[in-house]
Amino acid sequence: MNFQEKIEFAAISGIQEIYQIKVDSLEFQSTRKEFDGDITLVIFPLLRYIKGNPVEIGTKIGEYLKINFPEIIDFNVIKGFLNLVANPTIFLESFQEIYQNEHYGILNPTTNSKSVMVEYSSPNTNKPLHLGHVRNNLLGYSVANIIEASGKKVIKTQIINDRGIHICKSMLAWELYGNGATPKSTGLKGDKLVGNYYVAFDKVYKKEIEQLITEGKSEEEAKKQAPILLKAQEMLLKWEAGDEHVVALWKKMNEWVYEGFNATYLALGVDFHKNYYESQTYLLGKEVVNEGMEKGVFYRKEDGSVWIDLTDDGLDEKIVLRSDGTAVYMTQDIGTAIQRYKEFSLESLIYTVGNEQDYHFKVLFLIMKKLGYEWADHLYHLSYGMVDLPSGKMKSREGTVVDADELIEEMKNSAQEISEELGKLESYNKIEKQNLYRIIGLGALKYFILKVDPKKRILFDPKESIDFNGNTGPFIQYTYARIQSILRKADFEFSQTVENYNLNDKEKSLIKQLQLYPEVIQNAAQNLSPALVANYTFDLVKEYNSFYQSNSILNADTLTEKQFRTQLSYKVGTVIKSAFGLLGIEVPERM
RNA sequence: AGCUCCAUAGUUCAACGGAUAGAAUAGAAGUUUCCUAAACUUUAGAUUCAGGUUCGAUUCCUGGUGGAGCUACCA
Repeated sequence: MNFQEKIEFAAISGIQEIYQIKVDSLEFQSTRKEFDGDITLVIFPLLRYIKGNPVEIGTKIGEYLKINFPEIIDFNVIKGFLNLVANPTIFLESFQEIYQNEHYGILNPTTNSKSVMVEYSSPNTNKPLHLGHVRNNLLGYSVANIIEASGKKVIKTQIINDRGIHICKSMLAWELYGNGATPKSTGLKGDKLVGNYYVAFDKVYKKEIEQLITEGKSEEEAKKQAPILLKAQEMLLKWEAGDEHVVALWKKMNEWVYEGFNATYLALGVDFHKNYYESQTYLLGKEVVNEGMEKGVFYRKEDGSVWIDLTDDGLDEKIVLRSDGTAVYMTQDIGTAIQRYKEFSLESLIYTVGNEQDYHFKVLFLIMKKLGYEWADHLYHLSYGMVDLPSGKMKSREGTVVDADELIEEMKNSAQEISEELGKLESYNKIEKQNLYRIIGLGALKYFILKVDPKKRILFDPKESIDFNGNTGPFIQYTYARIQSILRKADFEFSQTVENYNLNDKEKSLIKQLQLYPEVIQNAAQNLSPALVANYTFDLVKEYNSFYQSNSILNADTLTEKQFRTQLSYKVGTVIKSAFGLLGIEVPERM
């Protein structure tokens, strides 16, 4: 039991003894800094069980606890808030427990437990990854880490959208205008090369539309009749028919893209246990639709297309099979979900996909439920906000995107500039320096994105560079580096248990902050929110820096002080490292 | 048009229905013979509007305003 649980337990016992009532939940909060005390009991909710004046009740409880429970040495009541002052010894005990736990805050999965599958990234293979994908990847990867740390088995996966009209557009433009260009011949990253032809396609397409409009067609007609689009559609049909030439081209260009993606994933530090490919899953789900029709979940319209009517659930009608019998996005997602539950023993399945698809997933989950899959209740859409530019939405076709690779490079360069200006790295060789710039640059980028609640949209202004001071990744990394510096210099044994130590306020606050870590992880796992971990770490570091500023550690007066403060620093360091690990951010030994 | 989401200091972010709404940055003023000043300390500055529920509302409900997204036989 940590100190908080001890106090809460005492308070609950006390109230039951005084009033002879059973209270299952009380409202506690940590006492605000401006008041005396460690834990605060809010009296108001108790008024439901106990009639009377909140202040009188609070005082009565406080007096009883002070007399009967050694954990509580004092109290005060302000309005309806009972502030309890804890016995200092339980802080020290609490810290000893934390200090000795090597994997503090991290739980191991119970054997034979089911897995949580986290899907993220899931790119189209016709263009490079941009900042929006970066947010997706960082979120998915971090949420997977956090869920794992909360004591679950995790399977990371992505479904690669490797087929469809989009890739045909790139393929067609490459055939028409590529002159046989390859990543090797151009020196371009494969995904960049393929992306260029996607843009090239769009340029021609737009021109053709304009031309058709001047010839008197409506915009809608023009969009459907542009020759280059018709060719792309023809190519898709050939692909579906297994045309040798088209399939070979498709394979070749996809390979280029995969190489490019893998380089970006490596740079970002994300990975997957299993990849699914849409080309292998797009036919899934059709049989399920037929079964569903027998059950009366779906119905067929006159033209042969199959629909589900969700108007009773406040939604629309949704198509699940085209009139020509082919599958749509929804059909495929139905099939893939079933396949995943067949393949793995899953406790839940989390889709990391932008909030523009909120509706799609609402419908998907509802369909699964209507089809009678009992696991439909354990499907979650980790819906995150768009990353917008000041000019609006990022659009690959129009070139208004922040490219992932370029952004990562820029971040490293900024880190280098700042580091060189500060000039603290004489002892590092070139390779060590480059690695450090990478750690810091990526740390700044990842923290910038992950500290924001996933649900909220992020406004990214390319003209304003991402900060390295204040509430940032490098700020936290810097604190870690300072702690490591202290540990390197500590020339005494500090690992033995310190007893009879008189904690000062800063030390006490730090212990309180450390103590929160396990519940922060559980909370973040529950809410699928790395932001909670990021904000916690920032608070911890702020607390530590304040402590560091006003307390000598290695130059403290007594050996006991030195030992305790070094232990405290060490543990803060390990928690920083652990928490940042959950965010996928590395920490440097010096900076 | 309908549906969904969002609105907090100049800016970027916090706040299980709880105390005087916290940080960071930009602004003002300080701290380095002492463990790394990418740090610390002090200071000024905000809940879109109108109602309602509640002992108590940034948080829940209704309405208005402003912004984003979705409403494809695309994925």
